[in-house]
Amino acid sequence: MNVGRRVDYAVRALSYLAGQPAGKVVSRADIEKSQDIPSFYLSKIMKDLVAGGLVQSHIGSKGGFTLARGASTISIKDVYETVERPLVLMECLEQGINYCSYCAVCSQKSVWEEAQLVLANFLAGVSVAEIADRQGLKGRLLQRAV
Amino acid sequence: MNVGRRVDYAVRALSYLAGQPAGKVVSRADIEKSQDIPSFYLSKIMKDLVAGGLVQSHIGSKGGFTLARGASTISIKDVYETVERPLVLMECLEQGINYCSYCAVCSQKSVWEEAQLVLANFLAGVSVAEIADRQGLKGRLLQRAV
DNA sequence: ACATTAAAGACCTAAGGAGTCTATATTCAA
DNA sequence: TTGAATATAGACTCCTTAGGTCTTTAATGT
Repeated sequence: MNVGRRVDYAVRALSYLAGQPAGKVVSRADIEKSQDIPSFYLSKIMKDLVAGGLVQSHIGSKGGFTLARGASTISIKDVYETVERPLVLMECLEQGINYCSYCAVCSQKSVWEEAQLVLANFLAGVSVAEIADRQGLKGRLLQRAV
Repeated sequence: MNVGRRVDYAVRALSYLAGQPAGKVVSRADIEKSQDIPSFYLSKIMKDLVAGGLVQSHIGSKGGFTLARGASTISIKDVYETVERPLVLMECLEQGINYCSYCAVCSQKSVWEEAQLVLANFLAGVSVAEIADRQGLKGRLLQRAV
């Protein structure tokens, strides 16, 4: 029942991109340094973000990444579902009878269904733009140290 | 980000107990059969529920379990936290700087904090009594088959 | 032509979920 | 008093996943 580092890293990366001047292409190495994300791991996450249509990639020298959509149109729910999987609180809600044969007569199923809805609605209402950040975590940390 | 079978089984067991006549002691074997829960696994879950003060155990012949509190005072959040662990959406919310050194300057932390609150509040508002069930899953399934 | 970049995917390790089994201690009831 | 029925406790296995690392390949700007 908890959100792992993949999502954390993805949000960091996206919010960093969102904080850049329009059209600025940012390399993976840049993101990785400013947000302190394990480099090869970030590489896999960016791949997912590209595949999910949240980020646009630019191969080759001077290549890197830009947001594929406006930061205010990318919700945290989008991010979660892009790098992880559909937001599902209990497997039976997704797999139905394949997960639990008592699905049809289960009296707690609706509870999780509603809880899931409540959570999903909340996360759908928060956008990357609201977390956007020009400096990155490391930058903020340095500035604070001054 | 999903709730596992431990919680499912615990809710089933508790709601079955809640559906019994007052004072009725129910054996593990009984719960296990009516709710179709792997027996040895249920044994571990009941231990947690007893340790957590949700259930009272009665050792010895004709022993078994009863609810330790009124079913309407046991929330799904209680159940979750009893058999699993504190309801925490992201580790940093619990472990702080031990989990992520950028905790102090993190711009997404508050998002997860609020999301967690929303979810916890919802689950705290649903009680076992509302799911209570005299027949158990298997019973309902049989009745439906008629 | 070359340095720089993303893309793709193999690989590893540790931890946790789910489930099973075997003691041991307690208690009712015949 | 004995024995069957019960919970308690904890070891054990198996499998999946999270998190992280590395290597190779393909594309592209200078």
